[in-house]
Amino acid sequence: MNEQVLYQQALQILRDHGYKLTEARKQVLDILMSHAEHLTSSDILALTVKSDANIGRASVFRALDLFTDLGIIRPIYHESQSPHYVVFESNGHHAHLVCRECDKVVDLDECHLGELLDGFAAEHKFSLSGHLLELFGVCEDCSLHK
Amino acid sequence: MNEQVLYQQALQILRDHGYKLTEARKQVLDILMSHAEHLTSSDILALTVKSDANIGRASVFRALDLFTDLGIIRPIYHESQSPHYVVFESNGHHAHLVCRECDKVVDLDECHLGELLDGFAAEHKFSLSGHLLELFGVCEDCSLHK
DNA sequence: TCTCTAATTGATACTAAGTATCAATTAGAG
DNA sequence: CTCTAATTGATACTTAGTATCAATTAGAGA
Repeated sequence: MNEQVLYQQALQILRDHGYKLTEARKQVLDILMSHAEHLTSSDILALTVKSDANIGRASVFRALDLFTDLGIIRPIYHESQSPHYVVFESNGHHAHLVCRECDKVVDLDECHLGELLDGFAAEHKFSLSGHLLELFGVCEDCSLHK
Repeated sequence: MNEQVLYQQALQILRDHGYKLTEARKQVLDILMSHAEHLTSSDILALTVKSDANIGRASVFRALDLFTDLGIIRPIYHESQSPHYVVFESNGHHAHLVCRECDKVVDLDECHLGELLDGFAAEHKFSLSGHLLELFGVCEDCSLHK
């Protein structure tokens, strides 16, 4: 999914919920969406320091919290205790593979689980808006080295 | 899955990896597996204080880190920034529904995704050992109140 | 059963992520 | 352009998480 489209969609979600499109929020969003790897709060903070408009540390945390609440991103555990943030696709989905050995993460473009998961949610009378799927295993590189 | 079976399996995983079955580790495991809700580190710490053998705070964190490394549990971020720990089923799987409105979590007994996920992993040459599936949406109660 | 030792612990000190506060700033509606 | 509720950044504070180290202990082996 094109990151610019995702960025615009996220801005729209903010507008739709009555939030202002502040420089801080736009910058944090931009950073989140222009990096393939899943960043931590401190990663993001370090990257804001390098930009024109210096964003306060508290604002980074506030933006991340807001985007999490709105379902734009999701904090996940990965290697360290500080959460890494994954960006949901436009359909609210995100899926990736995590190697238990080397901690490599491979995002999946498409997991084709939509209809199946709708069914599960319906059984419990949930109206589904998204999902996060983490697959754990051993990657090829690590399998070869054992 | 019977919690006693899971507990014994977890102990076996520890033995298999050469770890000692200390009181601290056993107690943290027991607490994790005897609670339906997903506990945070501070929840667990509070519960250890109530038991006969008082476990040090550092030991709780160490046990949680070890169990996470070994794939017995998985930290998830939910409501607060402090992770909640979910216990994997014996097949390495865990699935639950999260309501975006009230934050209620409903664990799913079985998601029937085994073979499908094996296929995804194989495409990327991962040998799959488990998965975590989070479904986000709005629960029945919250739907009715809107 | 006992010995022994590497593993592990608990308490303490420390770090840093995360949060609260508040005067200053600003996005954007009108 | 005005205005104001929203938001900010800086600062202070909290607390989860981590490092350190002497003391303790799980369990292998005799």
